[in-house]
Amino acid sequence: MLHLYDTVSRSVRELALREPGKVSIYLCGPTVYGPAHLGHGRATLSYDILRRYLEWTGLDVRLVSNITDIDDHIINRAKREDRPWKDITTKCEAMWFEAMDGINVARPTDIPRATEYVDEMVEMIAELIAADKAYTTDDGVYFDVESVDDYGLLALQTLDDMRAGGGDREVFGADQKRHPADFVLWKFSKPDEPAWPAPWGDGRPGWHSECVVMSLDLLGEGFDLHCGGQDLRFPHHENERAQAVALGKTFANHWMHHAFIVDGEGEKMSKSIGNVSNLLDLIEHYDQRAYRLVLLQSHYRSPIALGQTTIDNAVKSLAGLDAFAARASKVPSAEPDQTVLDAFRSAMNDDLDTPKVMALVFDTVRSANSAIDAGDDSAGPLVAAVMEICSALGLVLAGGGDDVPAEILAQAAALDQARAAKDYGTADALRDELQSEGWTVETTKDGTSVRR
RNA sequence: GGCGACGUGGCGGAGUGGCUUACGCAACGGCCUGCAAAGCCGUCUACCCGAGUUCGAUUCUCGGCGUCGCCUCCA
Repeated sequence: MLHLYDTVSRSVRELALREPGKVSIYLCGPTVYGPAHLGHGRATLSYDILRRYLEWTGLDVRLVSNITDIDDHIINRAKREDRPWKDITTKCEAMWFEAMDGINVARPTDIPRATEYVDEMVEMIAELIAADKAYTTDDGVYFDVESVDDYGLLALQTLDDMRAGGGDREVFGADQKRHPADFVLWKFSKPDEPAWPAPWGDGRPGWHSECVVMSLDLLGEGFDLHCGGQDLRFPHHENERAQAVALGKTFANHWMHHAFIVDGEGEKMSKSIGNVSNLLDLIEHYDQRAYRLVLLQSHYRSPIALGQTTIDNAVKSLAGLDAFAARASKVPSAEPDQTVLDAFRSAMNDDLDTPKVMALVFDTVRSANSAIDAGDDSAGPLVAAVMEICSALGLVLAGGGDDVPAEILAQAAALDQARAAKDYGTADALRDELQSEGWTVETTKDGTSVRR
């Protein structure tokens, strides 16, 4: 079974399942007010890899990931551009999923939107007020963090330490808050802002309330895993949990946080190809699998530098894997090598050790290539194991093959005829022609193969 | 100032108290090839600095230097 680092216990521990055979996961999704950036890519790819792996092991995965479609960022942009906020959210959401499709991230099983849950949030806030865990000020309703004993669990810091360490930071709305860390559950709206009715005044829900309400509604108490970026650990996740705890509910059983993308020092990807912090740009300019491969070759808890050379290297590496897939497609199919699959499983179960998995994949590719060269029967199971692992990780290898147009195949055949006739001038000319049209040409003793 | 994490070869990035010093990309040599490509074999560079613990540290401890994240709405 999968062992994962748990932020709260600060250790790698088994991901205990509430229900055998089923995994319930909540992932904080995007606020749709702009294009998806590289950081979003890391988040979604990391959990896509997790999700696919869990499914590969035979588990039934329920992955809930929300869309925050009401938020200050959205309102501000709507004001700035003088257009309806819904126009922004619908367009950005469409772009978001376009980007997700582009990097082969499977859709979550549930995609709740904040605006669909306002009634439930109002109900929850009412309960918090009734329980004296929340209070009203001039500008909204606030949560009383001191009403939760273990507040700071995810911050890995006590409330006192946080306050002591706060330095000279400015505290928003400090004058009416009971504690600087108290956070807003409901914001009263200004006249021209979107508003929903509530007993304590029309307004909109605070960011931290939506994820608790949606996760508990869709997954129920004590769901298995809550994930997100390390920046969400505090205050967002802390505050989600605090609300659940204040209402006497059991929240997530396990917390997973991934590390960030850092700028490759002096790499200046932006100078070379424009704003590559935009995920759609990356997909447009490069093989979309490259980002997934980069992430697979490092650990999800390590910050990684994503620069021009990093992506270039991954693209080249992918070319090698594709070449292998092309060779492999001619190998008679076989059952995957169990030793390799066992090694895959054990690496993944050890806190998603994907770097080890990729080392295993490349090692297996080499063994398989050697076996193919030698005409050895052991090639089949090795090839099958590589394909199985890559597919389990969402890494699609281009085996080439059936989509080559007839005239291209005819050229390849002509090339072979020229070679057979030792007319190398013609052969080379034909090869150059094919290559200039973007085909990868491999001339072997068994004949010429062509692929994209 | 508080908390957390990190500094590995040309680059990315794993890992380990001593063992054949992952893996990918790049470079170099060889095999294969008509020549290439692909593939295979081999080679070259490393563990931020100082002290300590130890028979022995890149790996543990302490200090220093440097980098990053969080400390009220950013994956």
